[in-house]
Amino acid sequence: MIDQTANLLGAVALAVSDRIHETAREIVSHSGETPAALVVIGYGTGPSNDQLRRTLGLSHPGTVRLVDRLVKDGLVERQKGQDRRAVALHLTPQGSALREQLLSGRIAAVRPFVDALGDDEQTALRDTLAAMLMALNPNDEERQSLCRMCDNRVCTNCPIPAHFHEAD
Amino acid sequence: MIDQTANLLGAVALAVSDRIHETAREIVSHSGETPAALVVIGYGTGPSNDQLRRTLGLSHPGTVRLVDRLVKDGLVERQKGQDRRAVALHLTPQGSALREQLLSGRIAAVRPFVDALGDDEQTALRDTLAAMLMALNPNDEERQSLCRMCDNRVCTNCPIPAHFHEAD
DNA sequence: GCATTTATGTGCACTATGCACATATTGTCA
DNA sequence: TGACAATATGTGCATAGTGCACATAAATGC
Repeated sequence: MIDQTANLLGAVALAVSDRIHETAREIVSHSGETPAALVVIGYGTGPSNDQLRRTLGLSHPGTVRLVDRLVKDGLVERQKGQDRRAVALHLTPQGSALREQLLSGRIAAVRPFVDALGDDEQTALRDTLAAMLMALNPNDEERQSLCRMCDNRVCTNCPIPAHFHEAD
Repeated sequence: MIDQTANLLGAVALAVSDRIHETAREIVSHSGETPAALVVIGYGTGPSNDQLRRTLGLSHPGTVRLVDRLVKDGLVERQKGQDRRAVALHLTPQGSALREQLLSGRIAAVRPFVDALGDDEQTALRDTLAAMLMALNPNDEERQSLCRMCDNRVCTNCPIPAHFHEAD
């Protein structure tokens, strides 16, 4: 029974991912982790190359080249970080605008799946999804990777425990 | 409320997809649509290059090269189709063995998500996932694309309406 | 102060893929 | 029946995204 449910979850995850990627592809002219990079940088914390690398799960050179592309497209600026070696990545206004489109497009791509359900079923699904995410019990790095495409305009009360609040 | 649920569904889909890809990557030494190709060819219908192309959503040359790789690795054989131009793709024993590993790995990658839930919640989730898939109401081509990673050893009663049965 | 660690950037290569084109087989229709 | 369109595959070339090995600059720790 678990495996049957797991198979269906895999199928739905594939379908949802496909649609999110298609949508992202129509908005930014790059594929791979580039859309996620725009979302992550757009959180506004001015991440370094290395932080971005960890969140996206790429190699260091891959991340540098990814940022090169975004800078070349006028979407990202390399600003000075706290260190004189570190870089702080920030979106340009155009990058910000594109990020908005990305997030809207992503939600629009997923919405039909949820829309097919009745109200009660939607509520139950939301709670179930939250339970699954909580069960992952990610550390900060895993959490940021998990949320690397999340819409912070929508996700006002993320169910995933935020370890980094404990550090405050 | 819909959007909040959609966001969570997007996050879970990303997490599940990530884990499936990681697992597949450890089993076959190729990425992209290669694992899906093994699963699809392994259904045993002897698909042509063109049918495979449609299911995987690749270009024609991309599919030819993908099959080249699989043939070179000894996982797939190009046999004669009904036409003298068409090719019928079949797995070799090694390809079949690898496909089994792929499917097992995929289920194992997804299982923890389902395992985190109680029995009733699992049942409800299964029905909800089935409802979402049914609502997609795909045609045959879309359906095969949707199920291109599905485990036919587990998915005994696929909820998606099979249009091609009507043609029988 | 000098070795180690951290952070970034570069040269080179490779994988997966697409476009334009070529070829072979099949179907169609006058 | 013969020409022309449609179908199916394969190839040359190019590109995007990424990783490995290496180089460099800045900070950190005895």
